[in-house]
Amino acid sequence: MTATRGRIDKRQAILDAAFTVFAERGYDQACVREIASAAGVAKPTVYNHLSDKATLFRSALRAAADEVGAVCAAAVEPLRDAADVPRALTETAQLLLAACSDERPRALRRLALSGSTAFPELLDEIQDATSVRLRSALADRLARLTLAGQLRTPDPDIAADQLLALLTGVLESRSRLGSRELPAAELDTIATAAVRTFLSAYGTPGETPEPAAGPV
Amino acid sequence: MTATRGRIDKRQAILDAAFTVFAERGYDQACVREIASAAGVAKPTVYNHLSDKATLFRSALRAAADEVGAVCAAAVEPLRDAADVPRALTETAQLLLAACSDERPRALRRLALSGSTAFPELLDEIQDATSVRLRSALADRLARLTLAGQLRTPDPDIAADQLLALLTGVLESRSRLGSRELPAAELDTIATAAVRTFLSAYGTPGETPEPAAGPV
Amino acid sequence: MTATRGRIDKRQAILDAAFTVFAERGYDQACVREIASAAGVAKPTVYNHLSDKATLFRSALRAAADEVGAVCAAAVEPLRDAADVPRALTETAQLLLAACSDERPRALRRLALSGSTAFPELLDEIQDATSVRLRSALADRLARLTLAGQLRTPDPDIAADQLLALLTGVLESRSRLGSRELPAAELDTIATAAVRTFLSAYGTPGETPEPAAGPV
Amino acid sequence: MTATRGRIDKRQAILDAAFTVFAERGYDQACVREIASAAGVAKPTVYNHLSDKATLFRSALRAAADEVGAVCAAAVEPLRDAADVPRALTETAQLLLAACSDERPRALRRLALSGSTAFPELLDEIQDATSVRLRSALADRLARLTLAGQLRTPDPDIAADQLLALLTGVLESRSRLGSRELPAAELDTIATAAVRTFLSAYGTPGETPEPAAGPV
DNA sequence: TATGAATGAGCTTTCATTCAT
DNA sequence: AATGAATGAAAGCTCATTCAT
Repeated sequence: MTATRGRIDKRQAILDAAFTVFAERGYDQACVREIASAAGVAKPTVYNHLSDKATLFRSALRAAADEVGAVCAAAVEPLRDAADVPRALTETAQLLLAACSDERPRALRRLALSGSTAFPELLDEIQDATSVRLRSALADRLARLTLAGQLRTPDPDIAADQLLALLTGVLESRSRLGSRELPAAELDTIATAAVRTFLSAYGTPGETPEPAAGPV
Repeated sequence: MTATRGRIDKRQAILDAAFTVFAERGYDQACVREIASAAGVAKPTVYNHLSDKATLFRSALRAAADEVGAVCAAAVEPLRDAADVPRALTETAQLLLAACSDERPRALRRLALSGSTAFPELLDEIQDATSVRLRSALADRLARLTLAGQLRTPDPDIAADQLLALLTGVLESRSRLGSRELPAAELDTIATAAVRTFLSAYGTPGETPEPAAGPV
Repeated sequence: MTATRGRIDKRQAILDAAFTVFAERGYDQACVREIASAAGVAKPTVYNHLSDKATLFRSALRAAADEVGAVCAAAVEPLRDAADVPRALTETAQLLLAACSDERPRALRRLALSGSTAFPELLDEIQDATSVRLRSALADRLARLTLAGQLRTPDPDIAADQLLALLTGVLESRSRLGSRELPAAELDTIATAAVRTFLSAYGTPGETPEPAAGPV
Repeated sequence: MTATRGRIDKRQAILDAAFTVFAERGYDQACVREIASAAGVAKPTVYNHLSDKATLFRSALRAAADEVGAVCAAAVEPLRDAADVPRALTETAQLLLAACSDERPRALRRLALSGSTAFPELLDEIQDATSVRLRSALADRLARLTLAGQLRTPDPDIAADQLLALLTGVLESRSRLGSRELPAAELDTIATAAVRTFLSAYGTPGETPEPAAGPV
């Protein structure tokens, strides 16, 4: 049992170290020696657990994608049985922006994208575990709220795409593809603006806000 | 002069070949020999014109960024002195989606992002030449139209960001980070939905559409 | 005793597997893991029984050499107290050619020869157990037959060498160093021709044949 | 021209060094670094000229085989238009034994044999360039001499095989597969005995010797 | 005794880069 | 200016061998 634990621990340590090093250096510049050293094991141990550099890459990214996906999926929970939809939307927006501002998901996107030619199937897997899963969960919530008369999203999939775009798309643009950190205030601005625009399009009449806070 | 032209032509051929090969293989996997061969010159000739592999990469991406930026900037021209704003917005949306669906800008994003750790300043340069330039041009148009009473964008920068996000963000999501081609009809759907949502938030009352085309 | 037998069996299984794998891959390309796997044991078990890869090699080849040597020595038995010398010689010739056409002795030669730089003493040991032993036994028989007036071999050692050369040397030549299988008919041709030539030189007058079967 | 010479010289130097190192260490134990160092070039230069370690091996052995084959073929020249056949045979025998006693052909055989599993086609190529070529040339001479009434070899191919076996086969046996050097006197003994046995079988009546020099 | 796990050493190969022409 | 040839450096991967159970 100790042995098994040791094996599991070591494998996990290798995957963690791999993700860190890959995130720092990129796939090609990352060398297995550095990953092994970061994991505190010898190089062949890495090959014992994960047969290839490519396999190492795929496994590390898959594991990271699962974690990121879980965080993102959790962000739409406030929309479940929400009484105050604008408030719940804002909360979800803030959770998502915070999640996407983290270094891990940004590195994940970067690595998946840059490795997309060498690992064509990996991008899809990661998208499934993160974006698709998130959009699907969000669309479910929007559909429920529409059924409940609290929103008007005739096509919840498009609405979900748009809400996510208003959040992550603007975040990407503002953060210059994630290369600069945004202050919390700016994140809030993005969230507020996204929710306002979203509700302009999909809110029920009573909840639709004016384009700007006050009269221009 | 002929000599100079020959030199210029050769340099341009090298840069073109470099972008192509980098786009196919990524920075590290691309080897100078293949670039030289694609450009029809010998390896040392590449080094004569562009001293480094890194310099070669930077130069090729800068050139591509200028081209992409020009195409994007042209896409907002329909908004200049537009009589029918919804129609002009739709046209701009379609131009932008078409431009972003092309292989070159996608490769440019991928390369800039994956090279962002090794070439930190490059990402910013490219963003300036493409996204920032585009957003700025768009914000200009939105401000003018707001002044003219044809739109209501109290903060044109945010409005521009959101319109772009509704287009490119959704495009990215639907195309799975650009890994699959979208049919023209889906591009039109995205454009239409983006314009509708944008006008819900920022259109003048007479132009604000219903959330969906028909009755809910 | 059961335990001892188990141990012996395991050791034998390892040696057998080792010879097979070495014969297939050569010394260097053969990896201990594959040998262990072919023997049905774990890698460290191999090291428990035979301390080194080199020891493993030597032991496997020695065991094979003993077997091959026994088979070869048995081939000269027809010459013991032979009444019809040509017939006995032919029988011996056929037995030897059959023995040398087998895969095991060929692999043994190949391995001993290729390992001769790394294991200089091994070649001699194997030669002693096979060729030298065979030549010696054959020379003994020839000497006895000469004493009995049935042959004329003033130097039985040379005569033995020549008979063996006429068999195995021609076999090697025809089989291209053992790389191609010879049909049984060709083996018989070789045996017949060898015996005829041998008897031309060393047969008693009554038994000396014409160079060819029929008239020249 | 100097450049071309330099290239040719370097390639030849690499091939020579390769054969030497392969002969010393065997294919697997030989490392490219040592070959490069023996050739006086850097490791990548070896790869520039001969793309693989395998290619390097094949090329080095082919070149050596051509040289060895030429030497062997020259050894049968004394049989061309020979007046004194026994003397010419003896001369050829001595030339062949000397040639086969050299280190190069022995290493060639060893390497070809040990590499026969990894390079199956190579053994045949080498046999063609050496043994087959030699046997063919020898059979030609024997056929001519038989036509001229100076020998009686109804099947010159078999006779050639047997003569070669009486020489190289016995040489191999005596030298323990080439692992020990034979003194010149022993080589002469082998040659004399081989010629005597050969002439017993294939000589014309006037030239057929007694089994041993004198009466027993 | 037998084994899963771990490691130190080493090899082939590739590549960016520089000379010499 | 352009190129064939050469090289220093580095990385992925494998293997024989040893611990700890």
